[in-house]
Amino acid sequence: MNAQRRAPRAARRNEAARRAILTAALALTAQDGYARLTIERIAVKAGTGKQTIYRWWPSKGAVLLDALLMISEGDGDGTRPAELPDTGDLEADLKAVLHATVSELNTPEISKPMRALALEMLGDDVLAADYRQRLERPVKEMKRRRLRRAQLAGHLAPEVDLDVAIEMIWGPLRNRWLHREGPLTSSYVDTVLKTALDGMRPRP
Amino acid sequence: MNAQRRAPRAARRNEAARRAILTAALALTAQDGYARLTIERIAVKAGTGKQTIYRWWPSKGAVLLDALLMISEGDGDGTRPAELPDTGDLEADLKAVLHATVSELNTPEISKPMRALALEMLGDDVLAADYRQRLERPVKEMKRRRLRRAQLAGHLAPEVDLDVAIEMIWGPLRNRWLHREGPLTSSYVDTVLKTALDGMRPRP
Amino acid sequence: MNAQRRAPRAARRNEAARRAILTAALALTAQDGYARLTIERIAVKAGTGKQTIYRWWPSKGAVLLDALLMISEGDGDGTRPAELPDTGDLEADLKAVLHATVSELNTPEISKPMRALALEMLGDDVLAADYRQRLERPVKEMKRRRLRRAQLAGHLAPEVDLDVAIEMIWGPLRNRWLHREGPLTSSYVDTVLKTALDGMRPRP
Amino acid sequence: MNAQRRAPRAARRNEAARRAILTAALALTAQDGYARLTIERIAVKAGTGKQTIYRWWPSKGAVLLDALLMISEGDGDGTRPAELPDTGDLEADLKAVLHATVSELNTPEISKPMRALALEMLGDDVLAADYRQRLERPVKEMKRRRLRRAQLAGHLAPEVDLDVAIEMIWGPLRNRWLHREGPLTSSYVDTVLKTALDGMRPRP
DNA sequence: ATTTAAACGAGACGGTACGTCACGTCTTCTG
DNA sequence: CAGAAGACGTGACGTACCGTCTCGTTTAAAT
Repeated sequence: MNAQRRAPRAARRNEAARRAILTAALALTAQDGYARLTIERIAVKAGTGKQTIYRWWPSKGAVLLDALLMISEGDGDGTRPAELPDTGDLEADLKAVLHATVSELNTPEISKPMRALALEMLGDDVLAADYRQRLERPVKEMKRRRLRRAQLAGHLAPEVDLDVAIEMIWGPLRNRWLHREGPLTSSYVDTVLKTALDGMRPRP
Repeated sequence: MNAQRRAPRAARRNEAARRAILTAALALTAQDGYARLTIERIAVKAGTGKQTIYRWWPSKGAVLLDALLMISEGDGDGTRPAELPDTGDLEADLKAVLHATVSELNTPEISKPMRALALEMLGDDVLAADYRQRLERPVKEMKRRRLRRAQLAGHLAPEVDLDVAIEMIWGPLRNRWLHREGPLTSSYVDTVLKTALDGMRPRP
Repeated sequence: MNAQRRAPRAARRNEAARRAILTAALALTAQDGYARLTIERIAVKAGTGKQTIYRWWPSKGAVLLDALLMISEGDGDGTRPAELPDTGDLEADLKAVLHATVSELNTPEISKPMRALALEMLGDDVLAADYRQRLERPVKEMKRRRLRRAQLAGHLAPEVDLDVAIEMIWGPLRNRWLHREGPLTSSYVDTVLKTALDGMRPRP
Repeated sequence: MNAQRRAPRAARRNEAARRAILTAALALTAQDGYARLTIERIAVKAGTGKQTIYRWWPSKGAVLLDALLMISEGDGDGTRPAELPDTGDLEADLKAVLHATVSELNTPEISKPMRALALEMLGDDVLAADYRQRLERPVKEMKRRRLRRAQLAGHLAPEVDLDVAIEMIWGPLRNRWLHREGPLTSSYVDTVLKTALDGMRPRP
């Protein structure tokens, strides 16, 4: 199948070196900040040659993307959660999800490389597309499915555009985090969530 | 203010060199992209020495910030518009403002250096603070004043947090632009605006 | 001799690969010059793995040495001529030999790899010793035998040091060639030969 | 004058850095051998940036050439000896000169970088031409003048080609040194000199 | 109307990192 | 099981810019 077609080159890949590189990239970003992250430093820290990095990744940003994927796949049992919670109470469910995200974004080991990746994507369309494909899209579809169910259950007005709804609910949090426009607190996301949902409830 | 602190030294400052540098920075960013913008290239293009740039600006980003200020001050008669339109129809007024912004963000000569500046600010807090002080704050207060008037006129629910409202109305546009998540169209901002305002109208 | 030392391993040696490597080395040296000759390019051109080269030769220079031996053994019937001509006329005989050498040195396919080998030997004593053993020594002894016979026949003064004589006759040609100090012509070697022999004839 | 026309660029040159680079190149060549001489090592040892070397020299070989010129100009009072000795006894004079050269070539600090330069010249025609212009030519003309005077004084046959004579006298020494074909001793050059001169004396 | 001190253009300098090349070794798969 | 294929750690390459530092040379102020 198609995995086999790709195999000839990737088969030879040294998995230990791959993990060492991703781990080193995360550690250096967390330690010294992204500005001081260098291919050479990653290589030294990982105990590999620079060429091994250039062979498999087109840029620092691509390394970070893989590193973050490694983290998220390492969570739990190796599979990604497939659905947002659905207890029937939309606001409570989203609150729980948002609080978890707030907590994650307040964790420097995750937040720092994520911001670095976001920064890099702003200037690298290929990387951004890759990110959307591999990390953002599945998450977004999960969100869309949850909102669709709410819509069918009559908790959201039928005319609401779900993509806009997602932007309204999650966008402010991302902005605050990315642009450091204020502290990331549970009460902030609660306010945003309430305001957003209020605008999308079915009209009587 | 900033200008006053360094006024004694600035007395000798060569205004022609200053403009040449800002113009060169904009031109190079528009031409080759921000990634290829360097102090040396700005200096060569502007026909100045590197030291003249280092003397007056702490970083590339600061040059861009001044360059964008130069553009925005060059508009009209040299003074910034102090207020958003207020015809009494909030949605119509905001629609007009948002359409103007969409048009501006679809102009590469403005959009490219602006995105570059946004990128630079993500990694440079001093620059970000300076930006907020000099460009963002006055604009945000303008928005806040307009929404406050709408609230007093009973077009917005009194309990709405105006900062959250601003985020709801302008945030999605900024996100779409900054992260290139989709085309910037009038209809998109119209949809966002309608959804946002629906959630903030006074309850009967 | 050398072959006997490594015979045990050589039993398995792939002769086709050996010839492909030597031929590739010569071709690449003639084409692109010695400076651009690398083990990797030889391997690619020869269609072998790099390891096959490293297994059998200690250096690029050693490959070239074998390649030149392959050429010289390929001449005629596979055996090397054992003696310089001896018609009784020393000057005429040497002239013939020197003219043949001049012609060979004006042939780029031979001259370029030979110069490369000479260059490599300057910085590699082991290679130089190997070269002297396998290529230079037999040739030099041939020359010495011819001059010895001339001495016995009374065409050279008995007190002449034959090694010095060889240096006087063949040295200038080698220098001119190796250091590109001038064109390699028959008349040049004729002049050198005449001057040298004049100094070595028996005194009356 | 013309020195001033060239001056604009060279005037700014940092003489201390130049000397540090040449000294470092000599020291490293003497210590570790030419094979381990690297632009990066020269820069580190000299305490300069690599670019300072690349700015002023096109290659390692060119650095060595300047380094050797620095040595030879450093001898005595800063001027190069203009003539070989001429006591009227050609053989004695040349013997003295050759013995001095033998002594020099047995000094590793001089001999090692000189051999390295010779090696480099074999593969770099521009460098070789520069070498001939700046080091070899003046020396060769000195030799030619001495032999010419000997010819006029009747110590050399009038029909002798002086360039060939130079090659006969000095060539064997250079060869032995360059190709390490034997020990460099006074008696060797004496033998060569005697043989060569014997062939060039006026015929009765 | 001179002086004089700064800002200026030019660009050399010590550095850091880049992305590439080739080295010589090691590993995997294939004929 | 030798050999092709090529990944790997290593180290040097030559280049691009960094930010600092002289150099003369304007140039505008305070004499």
